[in-house]
Amino acid sequence: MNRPKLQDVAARAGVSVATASRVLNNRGYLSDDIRRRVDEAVAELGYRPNEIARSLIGQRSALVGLIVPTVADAFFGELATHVEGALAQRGYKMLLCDCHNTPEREEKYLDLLQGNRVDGIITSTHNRNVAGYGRADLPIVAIDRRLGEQIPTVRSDNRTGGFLATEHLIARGSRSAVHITATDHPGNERAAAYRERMAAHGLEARVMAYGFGASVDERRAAIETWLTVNPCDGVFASDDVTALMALDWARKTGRRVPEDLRIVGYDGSAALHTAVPGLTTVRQPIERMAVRAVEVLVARMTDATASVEQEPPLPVELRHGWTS
Amino acid sequence: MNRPKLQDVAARAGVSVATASRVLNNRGYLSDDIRRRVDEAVAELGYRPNEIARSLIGQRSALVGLIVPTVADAFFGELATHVEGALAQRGYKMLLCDCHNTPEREEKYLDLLQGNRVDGIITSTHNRNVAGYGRADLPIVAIDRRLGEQIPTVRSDNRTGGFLATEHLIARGSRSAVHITATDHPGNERAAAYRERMAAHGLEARVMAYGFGASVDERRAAIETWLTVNPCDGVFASDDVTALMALDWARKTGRRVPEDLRIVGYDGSAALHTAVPGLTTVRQPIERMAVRAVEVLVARMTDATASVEQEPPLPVELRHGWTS
DNA sequence: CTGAAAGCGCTTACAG
DNA sequence: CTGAAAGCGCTTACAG
Repeated sequence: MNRPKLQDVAARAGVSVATASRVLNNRGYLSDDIRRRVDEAVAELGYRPNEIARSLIGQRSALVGLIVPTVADAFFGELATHVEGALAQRGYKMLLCDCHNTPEREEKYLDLLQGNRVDGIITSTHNRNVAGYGRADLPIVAIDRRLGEQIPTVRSDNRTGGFLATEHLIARGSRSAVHITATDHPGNERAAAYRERMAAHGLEARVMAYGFGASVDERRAAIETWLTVNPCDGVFASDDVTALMALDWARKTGRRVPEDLRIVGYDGSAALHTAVPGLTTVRQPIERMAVRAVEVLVARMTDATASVEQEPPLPVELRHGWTS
Repeated sequence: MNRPKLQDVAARAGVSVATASRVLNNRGYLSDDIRRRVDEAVAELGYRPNEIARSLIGQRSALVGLIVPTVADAFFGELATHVEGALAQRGYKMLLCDCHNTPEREEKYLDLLQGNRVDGIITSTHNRNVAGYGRADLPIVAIDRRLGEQIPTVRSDNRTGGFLATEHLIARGSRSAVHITATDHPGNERAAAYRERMAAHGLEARVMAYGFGASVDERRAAIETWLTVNPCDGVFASDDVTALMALDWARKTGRRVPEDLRIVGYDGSAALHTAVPGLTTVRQPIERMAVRAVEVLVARMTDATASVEQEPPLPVELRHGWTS
C-alpha cells in the first residue's frame, strides 16, 4: 500500500477528512471518542501528515536557507551547526546552501530559495556584487556582512578583535608584526585596528593580503614567500587557518615560536581549538552569532513589520596559547 | 503587491493558466507568439513558480535529507559539502539534519524528513538502536554504517586503512604502538587490522577506547592519562582529532615526535590537513564517498526497483607527514 | 460536536 | 495550438 493520506485515516476512523484534520491539529471541539478513533487510525496506518500540502495552505514552509561559503571550513561548519540548532528549536528546518566558495552558486541559490518559498534566509558569504539580495522580497539576515539598509547584520566586534590581537603581540615583545588577511579593503576593521595600534606604539604597520580568490595552496605559497622575504617577529592572521600556515612555515624554516615569531589567529572555532589547542587566537562568539541571527530572522519572519535595526557587535575575547 | 502567481502571469499575457504553465514547463506545442507573451509577463512580474505546489503535484520534493553527527567536525563538514555539491548537480536540494551528536535528534529528524516528503535520505551517524530506519519507506543510503539488508552502505576500506597505519608505524620503528579509538566493537575493522598486523609482527596489541559518548575534553583527559600511564612509542588514532590530541600531549610532556612517539591519524580531511599539514594520516576519499552515496541514492530515487547491492569499499591511502 | 465545500498554486489529461 | 476541469493532500471558514 502507498503512503497513507488523511483520507485513509478518516475512512478507517469512520469520520470525515475535516474531522480527522481537526484531531491532528487539535482544533475546535472534538468528542473523546472521535479523538481516540482517529488517533488509533493514525497509529495503525503509520500516518504522517504531508508537510508539503500543509505548507501550500499555510503559506509558510518552515524552511530557512543558510548560505555559506563552504561548510568544510571550521568556522562555517560550526556556524551552521549552531544556526541549525537554533532553527530546529524554533520549529524551522534548514536548507544548506553551500556555495563551494563561488559567487555563481550564491546567486543561483538565492533564486532557488525563493522558488522554494523558504520563510527566510541567513547568509554568511562575502562575495561582492551579488545582485539578488536587492530583489529578494523575504526576510534576510546577514552575518558579518553589510548587504544594505534593509538587511540586518549580525557580527562580532572586529575592531576590538584587531585591537586585542595587536596589543597582545606588542605586549609579548613583537616590534614588527605583520597582519595577514584576505583583502585589505576600507571596511576591514581588524586591519584598521591593527594599523591604529601599531601607529599608537610608533611601529610600522604592514598588511599582507593574499587575495580573496586564492586557493589554499596559493595562499600558503604567498604567505611563505612573504615571510621569507620580509623579516618579522609577529603574525596577526585574520583567521586561524592562515595563522597555522605561519606556524607550519616557522617549523619548516626552524623559527622558534613564540621566541622568534609570535602568532595570533582569529575565529577560535572549536574544531581548530581541539586540533591545535596551543594557538593564540581571537575568539568570535560563533554560537551567539548564530543564535542571534536566528532570533533576528525569526522576529522578522513572524512579524513582517518588525523594524530593521542594526545589531550591536557581539564581544570577542583573546584566547592565550603557546604560540605567542 | 503580493508574490505573483501563475494566474497573474496568465492574466497579463492574456492566456489561460494551463497555457502559461505549459510555456514554463516547455510542454506540448506552443505558438511563438504565446511563448513570448508569457515570457514577458514572467519577466515583468518577476514570477517564480511555487516549488511547493509543484512538489505536491509531482509527488516529488527534490529534497534529500543529510543526517550527520555534526557538521562542526572537519570530516562531516567536508562530507556535507560534497554531498551537497553532488546533489545540487543532479537537481536536488539538501536539508541538513545536524544531530549535535545525540541519538534523540536523529530519531526526530528521521520522522521529520518523512513528514516533509523528502525523496531520500543519506545518513552518516553512528548511533546504535535508532529504530526509525526499519520503518522508513523511502530510499536511504548509509555512509560507513550497516543499517540492514535493504540499505546500501557506502564506505572506504577500513581494513586496509588499519593495515597501512599499523605497518607504517612498525616500519618506522615502533614496537609498542597503541590504537586509540572510540569503541572497540567486533565490527571495528580498523582495530581488527591493527591487531592482526601487530600479531603478525609478534608485537603486543593494545586498544585504548575512550568511549562513544565522551566529550572532547573527556576524550583528551582519557588519552593523556592513558599515555602517561602506559609507555608506548606509537599511536594509531582512529581519527585525526584524536591523533592531534596525542601530538599535543607529546609537546606538553616533552616527547619528541616522531623520535619518541610516532603518530598516525585517520580521515585526512582537507581542513585538518591545511591546519596541520605535518600529520601522517590515512586519508579517506571523502569526496568520492559523498558522490557515490549520492549516485546510489539517486539511482534508487529515480527507479524504486533498483537492486540494493552492497558497494565495494572505496580505496584509502596513507599520507606521510613529519609525525611519523 | 461534525461534515460538505472551497481553496492553497500549480500540472495534466482531455476536449476542442 | 489552447482552454476548462480535475486533482495533488491538506486546512479552514461556514453550515448544520
